Amino acid sequence: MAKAFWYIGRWSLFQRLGNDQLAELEKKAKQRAFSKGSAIYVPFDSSDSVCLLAEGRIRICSSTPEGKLAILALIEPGEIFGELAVLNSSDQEERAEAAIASTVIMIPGDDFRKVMESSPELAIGITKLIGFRRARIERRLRGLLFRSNRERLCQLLVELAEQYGRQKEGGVELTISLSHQELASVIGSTRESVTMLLGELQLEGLISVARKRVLIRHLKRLAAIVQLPAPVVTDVSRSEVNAELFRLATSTRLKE
Amino acid sequence: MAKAFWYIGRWSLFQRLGNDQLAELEKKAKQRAFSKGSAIYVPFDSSDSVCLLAEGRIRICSSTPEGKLAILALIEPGEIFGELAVLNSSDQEERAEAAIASTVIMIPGDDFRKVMESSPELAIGITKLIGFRRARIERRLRGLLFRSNRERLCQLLVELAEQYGRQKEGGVELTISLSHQELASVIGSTRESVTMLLGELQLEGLISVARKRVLIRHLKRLAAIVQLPAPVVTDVSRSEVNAELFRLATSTRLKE
DNA sequence: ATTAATTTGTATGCGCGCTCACAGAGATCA
DNA sequence: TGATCTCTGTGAGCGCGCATACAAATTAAT
Repeated sequence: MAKAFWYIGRWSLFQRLGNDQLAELEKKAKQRAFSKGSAIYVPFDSSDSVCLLAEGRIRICSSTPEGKLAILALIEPGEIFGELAVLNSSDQEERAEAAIASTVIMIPGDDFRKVMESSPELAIGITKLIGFRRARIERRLRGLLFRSNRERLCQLLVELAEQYGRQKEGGVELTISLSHQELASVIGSTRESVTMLLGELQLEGLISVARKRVLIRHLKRLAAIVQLPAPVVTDVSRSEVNAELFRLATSTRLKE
Repeated sequence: MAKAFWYIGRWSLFQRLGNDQLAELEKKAKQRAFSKGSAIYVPFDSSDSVCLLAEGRIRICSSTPEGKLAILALIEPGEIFGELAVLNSSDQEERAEAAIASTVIMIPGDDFRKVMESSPELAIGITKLIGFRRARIERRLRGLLFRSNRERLCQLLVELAEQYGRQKEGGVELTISLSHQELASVIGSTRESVTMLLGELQLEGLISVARKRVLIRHLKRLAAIVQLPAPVVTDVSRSEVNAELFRLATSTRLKE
């Protein structure tokens, strides 16, 4: 209930704005295309723009000096990212890169702040967005502190199910395809360990794995391993709903 | 520069309010005393109050089913905590407990939100606070993902120096006393490992340890280990400044 | 269709860090 | 001052997960 509101609220932030304010934002906003692997922003970047993903997929990550990649978040179409830029406190410490070819709408921080000041709804919306993501990060932090690789992987699968899960006959299908390497980068493990663990979980009948595809057969049992409530999953994933709503909203607007 | 602003901003949030609004808040606020070890709030708690620590020390933590304690943050006098309560989205997932005997000023979320609506400064301040803490948590998450126990401990010491460090002749003294067990709970390790690592760091001349006391002899070298800039430390710690300013502010107000 | 690049599977050794167990040292309170 | 409790130091054993190495299976590119 409260959760669902959040997911929609993310992009509908902009919908609640008046037409004049929207026009103001759109005038300032710049749409840019990024090819696979290219960076949207990097650490110690002074370009303080709030970003909205129109198409593609973005990875928020930071790489260790030894060359390991830590994925902090994945952004799907219709989602906002780089929102900490509105607090001009930022040296952005992280890096955003296009996981696949993507187009991004970028709004300079100054302009965004200006509109925010005249629109309490937007201000509150941003606050909630930041707070929501903070709660999510805290959950991940807790999950990392004292958990084994296996538990971390289970927790990740449950979280992915919540966001990308689609109910099918055989179980919950993840509408996102991630390589073992990417999974490892999210939970701070290695590719080989993930391969092994996925194999084990499959043997135990908890999941089925195909190439870059995961089908969760017993979401409840998986969630129980990490003492989490099993998320509610419908026959269409949150991520898909969000993206579709976003496309509808923007296409009608762009026609005008 | 931007950092310093943040630290003050935390408590001075309330100072920027008009007298009538402050009076409104104070009428609704309730001051409560907590004995050592008692809980201010617990997971799945519906008591959505924003809390301000007047005296003592609070631990934000969550305990694993195996009984291990994970410390997510430490709160000092003059600091706000439980601020996610203002986004009534919350099931609070964490637990706040008094590390020592403490007194807390609690403001019901509804009242807080009401004042926030009529005070953009407060709203912006809270947003920045939440954002600032989110940035801090993200840094910790990065630090946990691919780092050894030793590196995690070094990172923690650097962070503690930033907040609790006081410049002395021999080095930077931490104005907070934490047991090895507590340090371990922050970095997700064990008491024994921390004991060993502190001993090693001492042998290497990086720090000096006494009972519950740490003196950092070479902050820059310590920071270099975890590729962090060495924080600026004066002869009085941020935490002390904050607490003192807070006491001044409240004492004058309470006299009226 | 062939080549190149990416993804996945598997096995071996080894080291970090956890568990368990115990002892001394320092606090705290009667 | 003695008793109890908390904090710190140290060692032995061991298992998880990493590093490394190699090969097969898919996909992408030309």
